[in-house]
Amino acid sequence: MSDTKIRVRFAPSPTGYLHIGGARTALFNWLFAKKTGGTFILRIEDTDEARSTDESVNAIFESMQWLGLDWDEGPVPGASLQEIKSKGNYGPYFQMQRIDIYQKYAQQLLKDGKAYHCYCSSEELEQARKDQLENKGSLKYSGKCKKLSQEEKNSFEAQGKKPVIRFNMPAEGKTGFDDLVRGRIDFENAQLDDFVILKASGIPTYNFACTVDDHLMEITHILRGDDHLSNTPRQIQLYNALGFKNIPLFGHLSMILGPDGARLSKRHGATSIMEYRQQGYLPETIVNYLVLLGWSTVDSQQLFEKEEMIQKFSADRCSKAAAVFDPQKLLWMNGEYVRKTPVERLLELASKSGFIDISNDMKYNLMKSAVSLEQEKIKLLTDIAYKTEFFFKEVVEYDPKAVEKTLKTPVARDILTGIKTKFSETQDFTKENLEKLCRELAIEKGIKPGQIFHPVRVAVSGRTEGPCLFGMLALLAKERVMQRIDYTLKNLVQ
RNA sequence: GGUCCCAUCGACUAACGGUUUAGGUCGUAGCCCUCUCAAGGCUGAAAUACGGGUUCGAAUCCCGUUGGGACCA
Repeated sequence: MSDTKIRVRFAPSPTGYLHIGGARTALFNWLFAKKTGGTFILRIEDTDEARSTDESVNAIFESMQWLGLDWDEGPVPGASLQEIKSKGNYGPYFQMQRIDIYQKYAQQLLKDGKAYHCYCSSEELEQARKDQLENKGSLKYSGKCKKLSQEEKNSFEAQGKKPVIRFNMPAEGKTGFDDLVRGRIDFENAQLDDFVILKASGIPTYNFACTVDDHLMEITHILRGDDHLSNTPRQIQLYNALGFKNIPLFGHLSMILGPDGARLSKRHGATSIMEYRQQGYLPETIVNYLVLLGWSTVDSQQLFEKEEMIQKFSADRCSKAAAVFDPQKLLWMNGEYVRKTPVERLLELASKSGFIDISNDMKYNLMKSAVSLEQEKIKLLTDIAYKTEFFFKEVVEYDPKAVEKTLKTPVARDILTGIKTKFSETQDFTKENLEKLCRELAIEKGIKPGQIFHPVRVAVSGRTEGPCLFGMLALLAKERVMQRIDYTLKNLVQ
């Protein structure tokens, strides 16, 4: 294997947004490619005509780009989808652009006696399934149409029936493979039925299109969710029947579940990647959290730089058990990333998502300073607007509870008057000097510094919680601070 | 119903037969730091699903049971 270049793919169906599970699969493939110097391919499996939408294709592009999961081969977004699909070199990555290829291979199987036409109606199949259920058998196709004579076929055709093409599964023996994460897995061929490879419409089914494409795209490793585990022997059988050599190595990743142990779904809250962006998560957080869902290092390292993640990743350290998605840990991790991300980038991301307005230099500079003061308290980018609001507003909104607690006291007037005097007498509005002045006043009044700090904080910000008081005063600057203290003395204290 | 997969604190996981009084992280409880809120530091509670084997020794290997999941749909 070492002399062959590694090629992996992520092959989503565009039947909805890119969700947590899909993103995790994409990430693991991406990591595997990066780590091995291989190629990461994006392929759009849009053969479910009824449910596939262009909107979903765009959502997949957008989500993967946001996460930084760049692909080496595949459709190139940017142009309109129409354009992407019609271009010869990009079209190959949409399965609906490749229908003739699948049909050709289906014909080959037909010719080799490895597939056959089936004229059974869905009603007949439904009935057969019911009977099997009653007889406690497995639900598999009877193989009835395998033995159809040419006259019978002609008669069906004469009735206007369109056949599907079924794969002729060997009845004997086993199909097995060495799973990259689970080890040896074997299936009895007798348990695998003659599944449909080409629908009456001429459109291939998932297993068939996937197998043909993986072969033609020279995929070497397939990392996918373990919901595909039972598809794998079918695909291996197809490889053999089609005469495809170099069957890829398969690795089946465990599922991601919601807190109640059921497969992660809409009712557990946000499942789409873009929702997390809207909620104010950083892409680095999502990537880091996702890699921990089903993979770990020997020392259970939690936080990874991207390069480090690539370097340490390995498929054989993927876990076999399903993982429950934990929003609390995700939130914690976002706080970690917010704290270590440069403020400039925080502002850029928040602004792009429309969480903040930094449309001119003045706003930008003030926001930058404000976010620096608040950075360690920010968990989500969506927190920024509220946390920095009072720096921007002309008129402060005073929290009634805060006013009640710290301003409606017998001493508040005296303290704020004292502070007003001290502040008005100085031109040195640095945080060091401001702190010195506050502490001086405390000594003069014979009270604890905290008794000064709290009313001043509420007077200038309207809140009891917030950043370091002196950094806040310095940033607000003398004029605003004096203004707000005046307002407070006039309207809020006893 | 059949087949396949899985099973360590509430959650993510480590320990790939002996270094284990089962480690780390989130969450949670308490304490410390502190102008508030955070952040940080320290300490605690908290798990090998169950039953049989194999072995001097089992979370780890085997079998069964139970439970969960996936696929057939």
